[in-house]
Amino acid sequence: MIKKEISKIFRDMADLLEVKGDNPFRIRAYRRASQSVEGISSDVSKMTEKELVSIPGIGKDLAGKIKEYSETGKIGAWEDLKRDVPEGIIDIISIPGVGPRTAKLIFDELGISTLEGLESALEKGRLRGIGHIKDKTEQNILKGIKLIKKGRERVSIGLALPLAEGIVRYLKEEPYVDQISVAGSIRRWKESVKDIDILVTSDEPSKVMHRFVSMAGVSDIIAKGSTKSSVYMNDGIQVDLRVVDDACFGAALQYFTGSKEHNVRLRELAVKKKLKINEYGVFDAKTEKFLGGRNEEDIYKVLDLKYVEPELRENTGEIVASAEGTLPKLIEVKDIKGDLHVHSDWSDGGHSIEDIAMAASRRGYKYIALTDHSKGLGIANGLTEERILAQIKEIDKVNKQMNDFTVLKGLEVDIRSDLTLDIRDEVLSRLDIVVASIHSGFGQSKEKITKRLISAMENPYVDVIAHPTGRLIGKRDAYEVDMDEVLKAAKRTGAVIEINAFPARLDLNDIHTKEAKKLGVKLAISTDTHIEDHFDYMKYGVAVARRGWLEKKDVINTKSAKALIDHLKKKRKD
DNA sequence: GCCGTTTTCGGCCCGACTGTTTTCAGTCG
Repeated sequence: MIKKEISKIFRDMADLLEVKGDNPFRIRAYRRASQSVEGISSDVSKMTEKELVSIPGIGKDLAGKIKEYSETGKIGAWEDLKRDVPEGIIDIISIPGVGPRTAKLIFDELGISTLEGLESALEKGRLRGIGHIKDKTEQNILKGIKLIKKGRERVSIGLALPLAEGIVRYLKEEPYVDQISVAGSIRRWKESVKDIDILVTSDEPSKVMHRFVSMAGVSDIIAKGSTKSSVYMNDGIQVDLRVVDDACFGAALQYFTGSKEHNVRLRELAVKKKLKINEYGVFDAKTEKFLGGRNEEDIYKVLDLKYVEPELRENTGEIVASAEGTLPKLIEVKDIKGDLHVHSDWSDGGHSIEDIAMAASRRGYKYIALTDHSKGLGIANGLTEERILAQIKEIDKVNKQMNDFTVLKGLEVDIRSDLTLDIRDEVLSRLDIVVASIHSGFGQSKEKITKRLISAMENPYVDVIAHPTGRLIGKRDAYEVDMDEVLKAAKRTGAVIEINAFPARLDLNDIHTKEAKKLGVKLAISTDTHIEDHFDYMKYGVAVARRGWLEKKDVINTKSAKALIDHLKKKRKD
């Protein structure tokens, strides 16, 4: 993943430049570029200079550095910089509470440039008295190092959201808590988050603060002020709480929802209009007159912008679209009429066909596609051709008992390492819907894996590609796959790409989803349900779709069962 | 280092909390 490497180099360069005391705006430019590069869906190494420069935050100079890395595997300026400032200092800056100034101080005075070196110096008391460092700072740095060693990884939204909702419920129990909302990257539904942000309005902020820092599960209080507090929870996740007045709830919610880049853009627009935006509202820059902020909409309105949904606030084109009135009408959970990736106890699911169908019907769905594994996945009790035919009969029986609900006959067929499917076409042709996916040979080359997916799509009976990159967030990286080529092939063949809503998968991800839409590829949002509760994961899949700018019409399981079947039949004919 | 219906040069978002230098720098989001 060359773009990840380049993105990291730019980020690291920003850190080292900061330690050097370089121009802060130059540093910001590197950070911005790092983010931009990471967000690109196509292969940076294949892009021309002209294409590179069209990326926001990439100018001539940085385009040159990207080219240099693509061609030589190195960036001269980065190598030079590392000679000036040791790379290990990046680890030191990553300690909470230690920034570039402190890191530089420690390096200049003691020559320390590694975490281990810093820890042993601290234990020997060598930092005491250097610059601003006294005993309290010393303790804080030690605490920070321990925290890093514990591994402050990003937490998946599937873990963070329930935790955040729990804290909201706990705070809400008190009458002095008026309005309350989760903010930050959770409200934007990012697939993984670094911390939890919560916003409260109250007439008695100090009481709120006290209740917050004394809740169960708090391991450490980072800061406790009159309007803002931060704590670490036992599992290492940080939670920030802000209390504001009712009159500025909207402004604060907008501000704390971010992203930072989105907000910076808004404030730049505000400056041009002789306005000032902060977490307390929109103000006239000169007279300081309050112009709005009770509702989030106020902020956008005053800038002549249409309201931007939180999931879109990443400074990836949403502000321009908002100004032009071309924002998408984002898909919602209630638009979903059925789930197209569901397992039963015929393979590795936990319920009978009838029970899982009833569960889906209770949730208001009109259909599910039963997509048990095929025989290639022996460990999951995958179905042989004979069992598939038997299952078809069983589904017919269940459908007769159901009211206003259809179980579609489906299969999650295995794409084998040799490009073939493990179930014969004659059997596939008997099914309503065939979902194909890779469960083996993850280590194959990018070319090979890409070919496997494309050849599966070229089979007339394959309708959907499930979890197309195979990643498990925090556990297993995506296999190497040329997603550009896969999406183009999807467009060409009419195959649908799945957004797997399982919180550990979220695969397709948001960036590729946006790319798929641009190419006109249709998507399905499915939960990969194995037990009934997994149906509740649909919201995470819809969130990915919303972050990918999808509308109802882009997603096939917003159709009625009949319209869906008609849509799928078209591919088989073509 | 990027960027331009005010600019190709001169800008580049804004505020809270901590520790400690009694007026503010450093860090964070």
